[in-house]
This record gives sequence, structure tokens and C-alpha cells, in this order.
Amino acid sequence: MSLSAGFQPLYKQVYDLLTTRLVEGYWKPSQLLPSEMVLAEELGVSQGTVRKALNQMVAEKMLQRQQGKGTFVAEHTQESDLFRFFRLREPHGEILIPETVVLGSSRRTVSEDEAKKLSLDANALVVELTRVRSIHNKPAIIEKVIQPLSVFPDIDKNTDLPNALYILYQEKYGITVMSVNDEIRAVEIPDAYAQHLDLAKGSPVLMIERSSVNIDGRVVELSTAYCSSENFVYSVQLT
Amino acid sequence: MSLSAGFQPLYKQVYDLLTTRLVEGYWKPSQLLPSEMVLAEELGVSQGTVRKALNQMVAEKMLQRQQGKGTFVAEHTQESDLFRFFRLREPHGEILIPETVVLGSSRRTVSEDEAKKLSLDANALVVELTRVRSIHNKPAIIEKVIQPLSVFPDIDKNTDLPNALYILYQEKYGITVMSVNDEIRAVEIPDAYAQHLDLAKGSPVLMIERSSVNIDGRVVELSTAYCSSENFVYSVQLT
DNA sequence: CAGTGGTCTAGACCACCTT
DNA sequence: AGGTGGTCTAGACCACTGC
Repeated sequence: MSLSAGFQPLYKQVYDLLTTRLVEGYWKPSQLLPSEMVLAEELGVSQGTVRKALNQMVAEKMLQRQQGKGTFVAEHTQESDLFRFFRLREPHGEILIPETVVLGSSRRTVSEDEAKKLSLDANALVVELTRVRSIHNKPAIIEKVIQPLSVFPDIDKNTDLPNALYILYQEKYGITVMSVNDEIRAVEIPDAYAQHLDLAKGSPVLMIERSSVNIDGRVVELSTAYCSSENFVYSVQLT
Repeated sequence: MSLSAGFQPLYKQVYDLLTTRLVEGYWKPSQLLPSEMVLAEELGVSQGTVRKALNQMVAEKMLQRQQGKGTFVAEHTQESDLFRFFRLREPHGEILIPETVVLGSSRRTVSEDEAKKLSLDANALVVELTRVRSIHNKPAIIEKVIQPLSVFPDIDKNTDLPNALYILYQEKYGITVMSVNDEIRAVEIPDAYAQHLDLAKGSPVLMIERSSVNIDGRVVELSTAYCSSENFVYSVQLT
């Protein structure tokens, strides 16, 4: 076979190769991949081996397959995907779709803690973006987003940020967020934020610290959100 | 083949049959299953079809497989499994192992809300158990657990409840919790609980409402926990 | 109709565990 | 050595899509 004589299973080698192509942009979101048979011939392995690699990538949400049509690079810009990482819900109920207002945006050097989490040099530049998100015209979430300029060049030059930043990341910077790590605390809302959320000083709010991970495993964004917990909850299923 | 001429894929029929056997206790936790070849012959399908069903059950954590040894019913009583649904961590750090003290236990009829969530009759009986969990001798969590007596007969007759109730559920009642749904809020700690957690009145705490789901899909337990958020966080990875 | 992915089979060889 | 799961192959047929 034409692949390296590695010690790993063949399907794993195929998986790694195809994943690398995806990460490097050889195939772009929504693009149709070659069929199983074509890939198998190109790589010199059987169709079943290619299938095993492809199905694993589907399980990890990198690809989508449709019988009769083909295999596509996952888009992650559809309704269902946009809310994959948005866990705030009405109690026992509906998904909440927020409107968003940008309060401010500025460049600065990273803090020590941020540099560590983002694997950046101590003097690297980031953009700090502050937004307020409202549900039914009632302010509900205030969040601070940290974006490394090395990952998102001149991202602060964008006018009109989309409601879901991940769309911008994917379409303009080739960054596809595949997983997030959240740490959730209960805190008294900082005085400076109380008025933005129409809350009394000292009200309990959820503080959600998030790291977002790109398809290649790098942490590409940090955010800290303060969420009014009066009318909705952070909802998650563990399996 | 000996299976019903259903419209579903063969491997799905095999999956359903094997899952039913597990649910009904035909195979018990930690028991060794017959080999692929034996199952394939018994069911009149090929080894590959049995393998596909088994691998899906492994993905859903119902089974564990070991090369050279065989296929076993998942135990869920090992360290790693006990903390699968315990998401409280030190910030960026260690898993916390709590000690537990029972404050009280009583029988009563379900509330309307509980009956709905647990799919019980309006006059069904439940046990309400209140516990305080401490980390390093500091009280950190106070939780109220609702257990239907129809699911856990005479559970309040147990002396010496284990730290992780799920062990008791599995070993004594054949209940294997496969997933949980959490709803998380930030609230001021109820006055009655403040002293138990050594917190000032009105301190912000995490309130975690949990539904636990058995292997057969039934909700078998509800719990409400109030967690001091001073020294640890609810940590979760979304993929 | 041709092309795609989805299912199912059968057989081979390998890696690992136990005896 | 014998049994187990893990990998890989090859070929058949089915179900869905689009021309």
C-alpha cells in the first residue's frame, strides 16, 4: 500500500490523513468528498477500511454522510449546529435565541493565565470583546471574549459581527470549533455588570468560563460569561 | 435467519435483543458474554453483524471488550465510572472525593412535578433523602434525593448508604444509570441550608437539578443539590 | 438509469490472554 | 496451543438520490 508502514491500524492512518486534509483546508466546509471507492483506490486500501475511517469522522462530527448523495465536510452553520454549544434554556423548555449588542472591543497583550490556556507567547496580542445578549428584549448575558490575533488576524476590523461568532471563525478564518470546556460557578454579579443586566447589586449569577477547541486540537478562544439565572438555566446531558 | 423479518437492519435487531437481555438481567454486571462466533450462530447471523451490534453497545457504555479475554457487561462501580456523572472539580484541577453524611430520610407521596418527571401515579410513594457532602472536612454540597419506592423497594431500610448511591442502585435493585440530565442555576442559598454549608446568608451557590435515566430509558431518580461555589466548579466538556 | 452510501456475508490474518 | 477480539479484504445486494 502507498501509506507509510506505520504501526497503527490502516484505518487510523487513513483517518489521520483525511483529518489532516480537512484541517489544512484541502477540503472546505460543505464540500463533497470523493466516494469511498475513489478514496480507497487513491490510498491503496479497501473500501471497508476507508468506510471505517469516514464513519469515525462522522461520529466526531467532522463529516456528514447522506445515502445516495455522498460525504460532505460538516458545515456547522445550521440552526442545529449553532446551538450545539449554547446550553442556556428556559426551565424544562425552549431554546433561547438571543439578540446581541457589542459593548466594546480593544487590543491588548495577553495575561499570564490567558497565554497559558491559549498556548501563546507572553507578549502576544489579543482582542477583548464585550457583548450583551438579550432574550425577548431583556438583557440576560454579558460576556467577554478573548481572541488571539495570531489566530484571527485583524478580527477587530470586522463590522457587523454575527450573533454566533463561530460562523465568522469558520467562514473567514478557517477555524472550526469542535468542542468546548466549560467551568461553571455561582457568583455575585460584579457591580460594573449589574446595571447591564438590570439586576440588583449582589444578585447571584452563573459565571461560565469557556475554552473553545479547534478541529486540530488548539484552544483558539476564551470567554467568560455572566448569566442572569432568573429565567433560564444551563442545561446539559451527560452520557 | 431466526430473527423476526422486521424492517430494521439486522444489526439493529441484534442490538435490541442483546440490550433487552441486559435490561432484564439475563446477563449481570461484570459477566462474560458468549463470544461473537457463538452469538452469531445462536442468532443465525454473521459474526460481522454481531460485532457491529456489540460495538454500538460498547460506544454506549453498556459493554466493555478486551482483546483476548472477551466481552463483559459494564460494571460502573470502578473509580472512573463513579465520577462519570460527578462534575465538581477544583478549578482547572483535581477530582474531588467527598465524604457524605445523611441528615434525614422520610417517605411521602410525590409532588405533581415529581410524578410527571418520574412517570409515576399521583399518589405514588417516594423516599426523600437529604445528605451533606464534605470535601476535606469542609461541607460543600447539600442535596435532596427523590427515590420512588416502586423502583427501589424499601430503600429507606438500608443502613450504611454508600458514598455513590449508583452502586447501591445497581447491586441491589438492578438499576444501571446510563445518563443524567442536569439543569444548573445560580441562586442565593436557602436560609435553612446556609448553616449546613458554613456560608453566610444569601451567598450565591450552584443549584443543580438532576434526572437520572436507567438503561431502559426510565427516569429513576431526581435530585436537587446546592453547591458552595467558593472552592470548586461544575466542569463539563461539550463535543 | 448510474452512482452513492448502508448492510451483510465470508474468510483471512494479527494481537492478546489464558492454560 | 487454543480462544478471544481487532483488522482488513472482497464481493454481493439494498435504499436512496439525481439526471
